[in-house]
Amino acid sequence: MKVKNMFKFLCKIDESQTDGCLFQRAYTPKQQAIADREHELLHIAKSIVEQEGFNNFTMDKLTAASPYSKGTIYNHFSSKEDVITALCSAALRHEISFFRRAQKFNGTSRERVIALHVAYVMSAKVEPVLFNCLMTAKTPWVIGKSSAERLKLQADLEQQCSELIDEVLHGALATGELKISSSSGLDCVAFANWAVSYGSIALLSSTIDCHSIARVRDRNVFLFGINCLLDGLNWQ
Amino acid sequence: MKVKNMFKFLCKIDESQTDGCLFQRAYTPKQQAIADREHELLHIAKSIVEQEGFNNFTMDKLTAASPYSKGTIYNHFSSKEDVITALCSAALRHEISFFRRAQKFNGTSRERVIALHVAYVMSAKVEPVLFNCLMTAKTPWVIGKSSAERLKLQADLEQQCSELIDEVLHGALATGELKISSSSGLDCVAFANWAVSYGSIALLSSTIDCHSIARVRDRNVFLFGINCLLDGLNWQ
DNA sequence: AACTATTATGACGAAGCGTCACAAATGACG
DNA sequence: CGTCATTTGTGACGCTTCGTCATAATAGTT
Repeated sequence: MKVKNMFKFLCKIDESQTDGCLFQRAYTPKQQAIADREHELLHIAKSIVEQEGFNNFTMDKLTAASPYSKGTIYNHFSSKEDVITALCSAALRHEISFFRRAQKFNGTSRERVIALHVAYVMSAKVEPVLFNCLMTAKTPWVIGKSSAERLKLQADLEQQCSELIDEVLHGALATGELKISSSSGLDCVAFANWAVSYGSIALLSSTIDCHSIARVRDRNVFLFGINCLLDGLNWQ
Repeated sequence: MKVKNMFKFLCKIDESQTDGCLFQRAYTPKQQAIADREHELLHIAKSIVEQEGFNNFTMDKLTAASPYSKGTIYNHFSSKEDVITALCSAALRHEISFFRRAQKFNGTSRERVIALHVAYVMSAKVEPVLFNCLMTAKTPWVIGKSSAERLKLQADLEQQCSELIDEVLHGALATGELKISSSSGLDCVAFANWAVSYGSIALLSSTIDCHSIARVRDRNVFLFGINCLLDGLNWQ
């Protein structure tokens, strides 16, 4: 099955790219130390969230778990929410690295777009906490308390992401494997694809055990939805 | 256009059913007063969240805005999160009342399922705060701190919801307007539909202005995704 | 009226966020 | 080296919020 191939294909990323570079941002000569510390702090923050959940992440715990003091930490992050946004950027970098791989998948354009979806769901499975960050970081509350520069960075990463996806769609249009009615543009197609994947991941990863979700767990419901959508788009 | 009809059709609910009954739960003879007070408190809670955002909702503010004291409020809700879960139940009731209407829409089964989707997005638009509740209340943090009985109620409401949707799907199967391949059951179809709607609403209502979302705002991208999915399912 | 059972109150302890006056380190320069 | 200036680190502190509990008020019963 082709999905298995995609899986293997996408998994290589974990070998070639270490977790460490997820947080890096700048390479200033002597202030590299600052970037390193930020990286270190985010690593600790991530592990606290992993172990104790999002609610139980506190700046005091981050302080206690790190060799630095509160003031130093607040030199890096303007607030607790700013840490979340920083983790969010890490999540996006993680996601993008998967997307880059998927984009290079050999096969039809339809296979490539499915690879993108698989990459999306995989990045969410590999780093569930980071994906959760991406979901919660879009609330006005987190955005309002995050520093402007970090939000800018976040927007840039999101831009990269959507350009990456648009490229694949444009490729499909070029080869004629996908045809788009004039009324709904390529952006609608992109959005619909995003929505179905995002919705599936969000619903499946929700902790509540409502009947309609529980009954499709452990089934390949994710790919089913994608394929229906692509069929509906007449994607060859 | 048929969607306009659906809109009108679903809107009638706002006249026949007041906001007031959203929170009601029990009708014990003399302790009706308690139910009334809970209703009153939830109303205040909702308006605080509406005005000041989710982050700024505090029990102290709820106390100050209500004629009761902290202890009394904590007799109703085990924690701040329990209030959120209670709002969540109200949101589900709201949603269900829309679904009930949609289910009765006269037309083909495909129109009826689209009416369900429209009902979903409408309930989210009419009560954005309540819908937001539904999204945030599924985090382990909220669930962990909510009272068991309220979680039970929530599960019951979710059950109602999914039964309602299953009914429409069964109807479509009965008339032959929808055919389902044996491998993927009705539950997968239900989930895929849910995912695309949920994903669309969640992404569109996110406050961040990333490019790929901003470019489809004010367009009917919502129905586009639904229709693609239904086409892919070969729904007549 | 007297007594009990239920319900309401708000002061309080614990814990978290973010700040700021001060301490330490770094580095520039004689 | 020693001295001064600038940058960086520290953690105690003030403020807010959560949730509790001893006490006060109320309702109900005899």
